[in-house]
Amino acid sequence: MTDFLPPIQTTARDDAVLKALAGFVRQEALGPGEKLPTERILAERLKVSRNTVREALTRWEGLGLVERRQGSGTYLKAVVSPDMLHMPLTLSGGNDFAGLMRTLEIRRALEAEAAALCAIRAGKAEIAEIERKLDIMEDAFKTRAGMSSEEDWEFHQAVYRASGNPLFEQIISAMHELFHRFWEHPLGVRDFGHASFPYHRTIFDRIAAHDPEGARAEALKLIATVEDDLKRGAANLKLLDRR
Amino acid sequence: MTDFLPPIQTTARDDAVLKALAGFVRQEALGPGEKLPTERILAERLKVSRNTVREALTRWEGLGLVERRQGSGTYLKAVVSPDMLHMPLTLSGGNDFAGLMRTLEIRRALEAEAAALCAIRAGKAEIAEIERKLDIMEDAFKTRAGMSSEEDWEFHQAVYRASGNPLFEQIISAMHELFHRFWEHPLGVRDFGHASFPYHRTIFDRIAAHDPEGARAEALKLIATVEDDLKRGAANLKLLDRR
DNA sequence: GTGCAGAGATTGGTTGGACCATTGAACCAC
DNA sequence: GTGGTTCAATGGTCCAACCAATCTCTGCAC
Repeated sequence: MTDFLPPIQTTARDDAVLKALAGFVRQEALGPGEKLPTERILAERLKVSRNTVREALTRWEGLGLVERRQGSGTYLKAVVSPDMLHMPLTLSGGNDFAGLMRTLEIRRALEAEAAALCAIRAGKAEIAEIERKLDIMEDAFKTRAGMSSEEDWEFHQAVYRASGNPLFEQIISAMHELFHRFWEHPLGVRDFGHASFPYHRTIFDRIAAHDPEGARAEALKLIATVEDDLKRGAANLKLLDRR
Repeated sequence: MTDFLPPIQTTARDDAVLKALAGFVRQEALGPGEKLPTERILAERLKVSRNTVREALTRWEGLGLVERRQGSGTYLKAVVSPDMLHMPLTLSGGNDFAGLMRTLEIRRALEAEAAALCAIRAGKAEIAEIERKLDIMEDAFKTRAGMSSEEDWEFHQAVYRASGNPLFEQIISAMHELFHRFWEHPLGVRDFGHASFPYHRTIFDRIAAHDPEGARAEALKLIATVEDDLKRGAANLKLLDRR
């Protein structure tokens, strides 16, 4: 019943182009930031129309693998390999308060798990790297009176990387991007993120001590402060709406 | 420093087309399975080239929002709204054992959180629906001697839906799809999933009792059995490789 | 009337060629 | 050096045509 024959693919020019391109990138060992051949050259080499090449590249662009700059060229944005799997997610209505809270629920689950895994798996090098980011962040926090969102984010990314599972970084990064696209200065809360500051070091301490459940608990506390900030911000907005 | 000027957007034909199309879908109240206007008609109405329309539709196709059938037409595959946000994830090398384990780590985090939230938020109607799916699954399990993966999945989906956060279903569904695309009969383990069977009811019991931490604990046990099956399957594969 | 084969229309897929808009580098005047 | 100019390269858009799969409708055989 379920073992139906997959439909034969009589035409799949786009996919063939992408497959060839992925192979090319692999062979040439191209990394992020490097330039791909021009559309015209690709079309000529692959013996397909430039239009077909463009549709294929449009797919990759939509997946965030590639960036096209008119007048300049097409550049890799991420590592690509022939055995990639794609998982496009679309969330409708994410740009309101409820949507933000929903992304935070996901982040809470993943952040806690990543911290726990990190405490289990991080080696000396990874722990040193995390501590470095933490120091930078704390410096920035003191110097710039609390404005350290960039350094804050780098700390978290270091944790995700040390979890040994790149999916954590990918998923949370995507949400982080959404978060910031619509809420540059989140909800008018000036000291947004202040409350979460101390938990960065407590998380690090638990990771360094290889204490997964401790790390998980501290991560949950951190997310709780962010949720709190968000709710306060939402309250602010409601006040503004009433004026 | 951080408040740099964002680059102005001088041209964005594709996006404009997609925006217009999203508006059209909304106005016409089109749902999944329904047919969109022809590419030629869209090109004419929007006063753009058919080529531009195609690039825009290629984007949507890559995002899984739309399906194009040659000779037939273009059909909606999911609900689209003008305020969608896209989050394409790409995992390289996901079709091996390590890749599967990585997706399971994500699923463990999300499954536990979803079960906990479900225990908090599920109303009577949601609980009844989950129990219905559970009964169906248990019936199928007994009748077909353990083959109940489809009904199993529906049970989990009901839990995700009752969590009040559609992101859980979206993310886990995407992973579930990857899981099954490459492992129709996972790793040759015949009774794959048998061990997880009893935990479905224990999860339901904790949800029905509005016991979030209990539900979380049972969900974790369930995922643990799946990981176990996977490891056993990997061991099988290694034996096969050695022959 | 029923059922089916086949012609024709419809629709997405592909091609080739043309032109526009932006970019970046080479060049030049000051 | 600085600042403009020119010019070739490159992605973005457009057009017109044809191919390939699909759908629809007609008309014939029964």
